[in-house]
Amino acid sequence: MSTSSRFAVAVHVLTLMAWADDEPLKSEHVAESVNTNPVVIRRMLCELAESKLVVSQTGAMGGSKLARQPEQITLLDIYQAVETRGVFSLHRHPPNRHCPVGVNIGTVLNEVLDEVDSAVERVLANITIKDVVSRLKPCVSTAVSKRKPSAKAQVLSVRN
Amino acid sequence: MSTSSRFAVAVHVLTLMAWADDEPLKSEHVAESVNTNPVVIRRMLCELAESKLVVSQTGAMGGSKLARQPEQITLLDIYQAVETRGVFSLHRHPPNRHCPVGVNIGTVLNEVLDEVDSAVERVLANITIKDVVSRLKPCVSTAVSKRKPSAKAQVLSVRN
DNA sequence: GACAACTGTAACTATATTGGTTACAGACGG
DNA sequence: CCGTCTGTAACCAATATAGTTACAGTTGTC
Repeated sequence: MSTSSRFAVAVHVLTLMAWADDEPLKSEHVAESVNTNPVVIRRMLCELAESKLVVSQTGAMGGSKLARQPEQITLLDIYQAVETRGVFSLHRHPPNRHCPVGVNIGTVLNEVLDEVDSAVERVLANITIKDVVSRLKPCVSTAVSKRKPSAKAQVLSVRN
Repeated sequence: MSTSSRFAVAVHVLTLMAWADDEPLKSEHVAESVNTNPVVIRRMLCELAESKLVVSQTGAMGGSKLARQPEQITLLDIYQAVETRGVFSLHRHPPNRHCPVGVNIGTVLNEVLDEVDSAVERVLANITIKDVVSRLKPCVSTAVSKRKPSAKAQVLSVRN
């Protein structure tokens, strides 16, 4: 298949922003959490901004934050923002039009692939960023329960 | 995402064999219908043979045919035979373990991706190669209704 | 047994997509 | 104005799939 990590990274990024609770995050800090280059993050933030999922501020003290409340952003929104193609692709080159199977297999396959895509979308539409944060917290609360710094301070003090 | 066409090609190949009705097909003829190189087909046939979906015969008058009846081969069987990874991947490099989000996002994402994979598999498990052939026939019957050569003859006389 | 027709498979190249990096123009706050 | 950010172009690296050539081995047929 050769899937990309774009969806996983995008969910990670938006989860960080939900965690930071309206405080704009710098691409450099996000990149440290994701463990990649700030430009990779900024590229993705541009796509997410085009889909109206985040808003960014240039200049000093700038950064990016969620454009809506975490409960109003579904994983389907994110999926559609960063993944261009469906789950599967058809043939690289069109099949032989002179073969009774080749000439029509594309039509049947497209129907099947649409069913698959719909199933994926139904799952993703039912999970919000708020849900992801909720499912994250049980793990985190035990991990950081000794001292109790604010969530925001945790995110902003990330270091490798 | 960067999906591959492996699944589409594999379905095409097995559909050809169901269409040919137990007559062994040569990789060269299959390649003509799929519009690719015979070696690409033979590579895929090896994978399908390992998964016990086809059987091949070397030597003169050899070829490949289905190992089971078309109604006993689901698209899930094919998917699992040719697609190694799931629909999505996690981060290329593991996230920052010192970030409260980074350290646990993988766990949550894996749960989500498992849900997605399950949904895909449920769809594919309910479609057989026989179903694909059935959905193909209405299109074909109109396309070749002038003369009525046998289905087998059609497949075996494919030319570009 | 010789031969022609096949598959199986190695080795290589081509192509495409994603991810990583450097560099820099432009926006913005103080 | 100056330091701190984003936006973006341009390039390279890494990976996966597809395509190609070549050839060893198997099998039916004469």
